[in-house]
Amino acid sequence: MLNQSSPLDLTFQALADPTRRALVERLVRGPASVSELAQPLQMSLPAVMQHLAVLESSGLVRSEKVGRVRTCRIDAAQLSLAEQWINQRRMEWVSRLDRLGQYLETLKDEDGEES
Amino acid sequence: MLNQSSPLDLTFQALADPTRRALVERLVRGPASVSELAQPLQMSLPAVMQHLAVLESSGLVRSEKVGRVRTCRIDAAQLSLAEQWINQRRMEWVSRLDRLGQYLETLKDEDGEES
DNA sequence: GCGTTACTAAAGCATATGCTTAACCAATCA
DNA sequence: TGATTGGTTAAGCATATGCTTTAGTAACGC
Repeated sequence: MLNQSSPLDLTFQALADPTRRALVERLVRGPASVSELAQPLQMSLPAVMQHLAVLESSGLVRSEKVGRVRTCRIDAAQLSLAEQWINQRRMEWVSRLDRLGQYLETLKDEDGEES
Repeated sequence: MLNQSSPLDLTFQALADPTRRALVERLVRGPASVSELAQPLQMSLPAVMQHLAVLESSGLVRSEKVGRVRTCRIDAAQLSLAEQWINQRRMEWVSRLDRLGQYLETLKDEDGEES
């Protein structure tokens, strides 16, 4: 719990909250200001800002302020990072099942030869 | 924070911890007992069990006890669920960029006609 | 300038999380 | 049967998280 979190920690943590996923779902359809993002959500503006801070520190969202409005947009590269980690695990799992299946086939063949 | 978390909440939350991702990385290579899983980790057995409980409540891991040994294995379907959520968002983002690109093309064409 | 808009900063609070240690139980094994 | 192995339960503790309210500040719009 010593705050030395990896990018992957921060990204999955960011995605673990429904409000933050809703923010991401909104932002993939295009950039938006803080108050635009807050408008459909049932919570105070500071709460939304704190969620945005989490998203930003994970790298999923970037933002810049022009005048008094801060415009937020997603960074798809970070989304891919999380997706890739999961995909690689699933691939390993599938390839293990394949090897297991092949092994079982050889057992069956040997069995056939024996009978 | 009222504990009414969706499967997606629980899955991303489970993946947000490096110890739990290490457990998943181990389990995609095949089933293992609790103490096998704990052995390479630098923490007490109860701590590992608590991580396994989080993984299990998210659906990423299932386990069954035979005699006195509990065998854990991953459930790849739950991995896919998380992957799909991210993938869908990335797809939306890409398709928006495509539409934006096409729009900019039409602007360029109109500009060409005007000159 | 003066009010409004858009955001920010700070504090406080309830609950959640990630560990620990100590004690315990139930299946093996000698 | 008595010791060991493999796992479990419970309690306690420090820190993190997800809000809130209150009180700002800075940029418009008139």
